[in-house]
Amino acid sequence: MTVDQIEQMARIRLGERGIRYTRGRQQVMEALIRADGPRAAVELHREMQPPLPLSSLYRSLAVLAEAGILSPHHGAQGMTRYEPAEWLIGHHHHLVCVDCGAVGDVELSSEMESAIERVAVRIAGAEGYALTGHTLEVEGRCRLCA
Amino acid sequence: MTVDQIEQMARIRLGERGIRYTRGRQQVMEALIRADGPRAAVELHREMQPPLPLSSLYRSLAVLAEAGILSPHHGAQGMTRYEPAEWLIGHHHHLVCVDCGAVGDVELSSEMESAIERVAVRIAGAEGYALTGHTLEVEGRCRLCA
DNA sequence: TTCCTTGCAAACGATTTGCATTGGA
DNA sequence: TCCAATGCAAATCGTTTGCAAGGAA
Repeated sequence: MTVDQIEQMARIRLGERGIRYTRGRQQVMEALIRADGPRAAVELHREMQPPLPLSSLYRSLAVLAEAGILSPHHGAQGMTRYEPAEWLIGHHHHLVCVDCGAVGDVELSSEMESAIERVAVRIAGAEGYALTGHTLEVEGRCRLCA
Repeated sequence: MTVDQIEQMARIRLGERGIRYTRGRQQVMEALIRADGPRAAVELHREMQPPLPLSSLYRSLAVLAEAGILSPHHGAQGMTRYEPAEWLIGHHHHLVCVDCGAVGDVELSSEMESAIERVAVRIAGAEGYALTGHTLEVEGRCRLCA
């Protein structure tokens, strides 16, 4: 799945809802599609060229998340990081550095994935929750922090 | 494991480090031990009788976490919720409501647990991380929000 | 034109910190 | 006694919002 293909699907979804795919939103999407994990507004602001104003960044992230195109992830330093939703980039899990807070995506073999899926179904059922998803958060110290 | 037993272990750990187990810290610990999942400073402040000042609450949480007695969990509304560390209350996973942000603890059978443990080891190893832990975050809508 | 979007600045809410006071070993 | 701990108020920091200006259909 290429960056262009993912953008195209996002563009269609926005169109269906009467929401424009503006230059600013496109910049945000492209940065997040290229990233290897969730990114916070402040991180995007720091890495984007030219840097979008923070308020616009936050608004774009909110609009795209509201439309189901981005998924939020609450992490280190109380920052909310976003990444393209799973229907765009596929189901995956997270590898988090307990020291620096970096978050990376990880995909599992289908056997491992279905083992985890079974556990999630069992847990949600036992507590009367309507299951919407699951993520295995693996914590460790990254090479740089170790 | 009773509340008193857990408190006793926490008290010892603090003593080893020359940190006092004051009334305020005791109130925080007892509230968190009795809770069925992580709680944020604001939530504790609202539910404690009498309510500790927020600044003291935040300081107690920071001290206890620094000593390895509490573990932080970054969640909904950008709040950091804390719960007693796993060496005090046992290893477990989280069931999170995607609507209201409520977080509950869940324990797994040892077969399910070891299946997940294997996956975590595999993931960390593949990325060169020094594994420190893992949590399966199961997301859904709770009975109230459904 | 008409409504959506953007940018700046002010407002917010969670969390942190300076400083003088209190309290426990 | 003496330093850790506390409480209040002010400061931070990520994030949200009011409002006037800009842009696309």
